[in-house]
Amino acid sequence: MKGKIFIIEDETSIIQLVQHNLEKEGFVVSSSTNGNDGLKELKKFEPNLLLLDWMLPDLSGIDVCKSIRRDKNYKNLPIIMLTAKGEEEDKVKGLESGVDDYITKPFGFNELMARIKALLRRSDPKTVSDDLIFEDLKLDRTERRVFRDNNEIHLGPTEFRLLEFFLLNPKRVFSRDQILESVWPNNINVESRTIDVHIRRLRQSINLSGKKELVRTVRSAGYSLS
Amino acid sequence: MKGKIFIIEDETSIIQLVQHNLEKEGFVVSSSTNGNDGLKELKKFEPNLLLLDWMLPDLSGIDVCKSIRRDKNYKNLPIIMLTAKGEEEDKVKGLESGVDDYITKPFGFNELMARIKALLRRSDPKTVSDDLIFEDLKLDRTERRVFRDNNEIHLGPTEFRLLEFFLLNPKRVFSRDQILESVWPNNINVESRTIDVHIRRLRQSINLSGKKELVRTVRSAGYSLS
DNA sequence: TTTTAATGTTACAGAATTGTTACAAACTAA
DNA sequence: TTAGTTTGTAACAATTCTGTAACATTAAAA
Repeated sequence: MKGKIFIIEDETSIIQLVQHNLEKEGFVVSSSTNGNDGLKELKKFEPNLLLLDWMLPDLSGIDVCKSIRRDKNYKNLPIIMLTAKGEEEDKVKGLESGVDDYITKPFGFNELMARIKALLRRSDPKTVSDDLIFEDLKLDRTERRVFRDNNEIHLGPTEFRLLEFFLLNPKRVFSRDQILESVWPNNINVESRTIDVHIRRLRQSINLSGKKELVRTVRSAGYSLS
Repeated sequence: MKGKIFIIEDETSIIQLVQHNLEKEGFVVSSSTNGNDGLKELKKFEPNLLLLDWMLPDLSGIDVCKSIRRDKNYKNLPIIMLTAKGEEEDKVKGLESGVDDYITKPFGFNELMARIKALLRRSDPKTVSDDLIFEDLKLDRTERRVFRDNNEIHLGPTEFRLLEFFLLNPKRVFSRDQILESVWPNNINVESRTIDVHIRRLRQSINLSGKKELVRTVRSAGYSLS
């Protein structure tokens, strides 16, 4: 899953939660906490989808929405409005101003994800893909397959999760602790050296002969994909 | 069941519900939320059938319908009009403008499906086929028969539903929980290992000697058709 | 250079997952 | 009813995966 998502929402706790989870899914995320800044930054960011709060400090979500629709470059930008309970009666106003979908706070992340996918699939099917790609390496999450240079590669469950993790944040260096927390199931205790062994296994699997090394060791810091 | 269906309807919640279910049935679906856009996109999409809301933000459903009938390429496009309660008295107008059938909101999906099938069968019988096909495997839902390479295969009820489920989402990997939820009747409790046994039975039935394995095991994730 | 710390590599036992079989209970059709 | 199917589960077999220890190699520090 790729694509860019912009958030205009004044509660920073919600932004953080949503942003973190969306990034884990592979989206690029940016945000503003008020309407006027949001309108400006949104045009720089060029998102594939907008999450828009109903109540903002300066403008209302509806004002923002109308303003966006006036710009012909954003006539078709999918917009999901975030509403609190009790604001639901005004849905009609929202639909008239050009909102594509609603979600009522508090919402679960899975519900939000489903609506985002549905909208993106409609507006721009290419962005809805669970494929993670880095150079000639491809990981297909729905089919659970991995390819290097179009040759399928078999990975064990842990190697698969490990590679998935690196692909979600390519080039970034992660410490062994970070890798443990993100790749291993919660509340499990394994030696830090165990990671080294899995890295070795992953390297061995994805390194077709003649192809360059993709997993980089950063001495005394950790590993990264590069 | 195959074929393309276009929806013109301003309530996105209805679109999503209908679209999702139609896609599960094998249709390709596209939609617009207003009449003018709908008329344009419809001609690009070339649907086999149109679901048309009675009340739209810009044009009325009747206007849209008349406009479509004026185009000689769409003289015979089957159109089902979606009406809310209370709009029923005007059915005559609709019939005169060229609508083929009506359904009153709120409607159940089964009712809608039945009317769609009936209309398609009338206008273009080829599109009404309940066959699910994957490579040399064919499942005929109306006759409840399964063929591998044109040889009929006998499956028990559970194996049949299991295969049907995989055929609706070929290649995608499903966890045992997802399979349980989708294939077994609601509120039933069976061991997760039971699935493994049914997978084994299904494999045994559809694997003609010399033919390649179609059910893939993805360790620690589930199974898929591939 | 020597020393020290970090990482690479290998092998292996036990853990976890899946495949296979058999069987009793539930269900169906005649 | 009875004979034949189908279903869920348990038990065991086969396979794959995982974590660790032990030793080898490499890079940095002294």
